[in-house]
Amino acid sequence: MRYSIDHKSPVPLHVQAENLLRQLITEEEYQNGKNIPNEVELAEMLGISRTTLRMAINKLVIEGLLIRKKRAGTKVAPGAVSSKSNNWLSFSQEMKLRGIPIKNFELHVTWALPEPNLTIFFNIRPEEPVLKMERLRGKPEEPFVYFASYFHPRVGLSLDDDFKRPLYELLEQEHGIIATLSKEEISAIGADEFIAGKLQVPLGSPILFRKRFVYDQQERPIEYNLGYYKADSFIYTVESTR
Amino acid sequence: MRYSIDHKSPVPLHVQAENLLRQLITEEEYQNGKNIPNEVELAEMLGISRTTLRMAINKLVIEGLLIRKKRAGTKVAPGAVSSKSNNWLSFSQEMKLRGIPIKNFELHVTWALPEPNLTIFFNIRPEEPVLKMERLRGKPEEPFVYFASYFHPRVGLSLDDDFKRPLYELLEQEHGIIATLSKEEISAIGADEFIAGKLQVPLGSPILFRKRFVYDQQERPIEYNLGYYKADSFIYTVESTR
DNA sequence: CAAATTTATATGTTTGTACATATAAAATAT
DNA sequence: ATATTTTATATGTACAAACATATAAATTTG
Repeated sequence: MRYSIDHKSPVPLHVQAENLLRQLITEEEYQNGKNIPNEVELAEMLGISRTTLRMAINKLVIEGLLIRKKRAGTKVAPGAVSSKSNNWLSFSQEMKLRGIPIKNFELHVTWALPEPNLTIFFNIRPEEPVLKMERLRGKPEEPFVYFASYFHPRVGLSLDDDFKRPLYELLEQEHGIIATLSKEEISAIGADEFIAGKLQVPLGSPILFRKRFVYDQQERPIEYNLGYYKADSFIYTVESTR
Repeated sequence: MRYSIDHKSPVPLHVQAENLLRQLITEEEYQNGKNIPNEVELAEMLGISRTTLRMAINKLVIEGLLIRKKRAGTKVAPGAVSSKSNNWLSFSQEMKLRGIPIKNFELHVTWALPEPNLTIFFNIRPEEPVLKMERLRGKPEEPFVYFASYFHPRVGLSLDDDFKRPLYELLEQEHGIIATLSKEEISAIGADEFIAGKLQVPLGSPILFRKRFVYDQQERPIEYNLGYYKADSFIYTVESTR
């Protein structure tokens, strides 16, 4: 694998460095606890200053992917790959990582009129239709999650899009939309009739319910997502520092 | 209010600046959307370089407390105060913020022998007792959460401590332990007999279950916390950027 | 008056340089 | 052999100085 930085690219050097680091740390030796090259070396390898490199490393440290220790060097955090970045994996990627094969039970895409709270979040008129995507997914034997997603008209999604591709890849590569910020609300609820039917559980069974508000780089809303997870089928992990 | 930086203090200047900024942005005018002073000015006011100031601002931007815009300046994010720092409020502080008065139904502290998974997390011998704290809390009319906390012997907590004080304040001020990192796992479960009894709900009712692993600055484990929240009594919010 | 252009000003990026500090490892003293 | 001290090496902090870039506001042009 080649690591190189393009000084003529419009992408800031520290961002390029950040991306290279993300790749670098997926390599087996670093996953197994080997220190990554020290800052002075790395900076020289990449042809950037130590300060610029440090901006990149800092970001990964804050995300909890790297751990720095004076004199001991910098290494990949044990059990990385998970943590914060987890939030940003699409469902299928997430499951792949956990070694769970996924079956799609239902995939349904339509145009729908936004409910009141959605018109507020998206800041659109109630008559303006939005694309609604519903999905029922799970293990080969049984579905364990039902999703409903609504996309802002600005995103430019239509029924012609290939919704079998990973969602954030689709948004990024086909529509130039980069999901940057997500706010999520997680709670436990009892299954209502609709959800109980979808997930094939008794009425009132415990369900992990997740609302997800997704924004782009300009903090404009792009997706509103509701996820209903069968109890114990899903554990949400959060890591935070202060 | 005075803003000043002590160049002779062992606390890094960018950390001091960060703290001052946290104070600064609580002021009403900034909460109402007024720009904070521009970087060059601020740096001069504080007597530090722009680079150093920027380290401080960066952190708050990443936390989502500040929003920077070229030419437009830097201002407090609408609806700040919440976000990430939320995770770090103790339960009572959290509820106060939401305007909910809290009643303590039970508070029970004992020494207990650690279960197998706890000996692994704490890295202690099975015979070494740990302090266990149980709490049943909620609204004046009804309890809605049951906590069980276990503390590493290193923390130095004992039955003599005043557990009515906010927990992280107690750890910090009385035992010099600064909780820095927390890893949490959130899932939905059905109430078992014990929990159903505590929270006064039917067996199998939906419960939001949170495991919390808390570490100090050296990433040493200090607390293992289990929280059982009655459905709908609690919403967990997470904000993340990439 | 409205549209296009310029300009001023804020943040954004990058470098080079210097010294501080924690600590693993080596050297030394007990 | 063990305890102590030193040293080398990594990250940590901090500054000054440029130049890049986005954009609100002012200016010019049609």
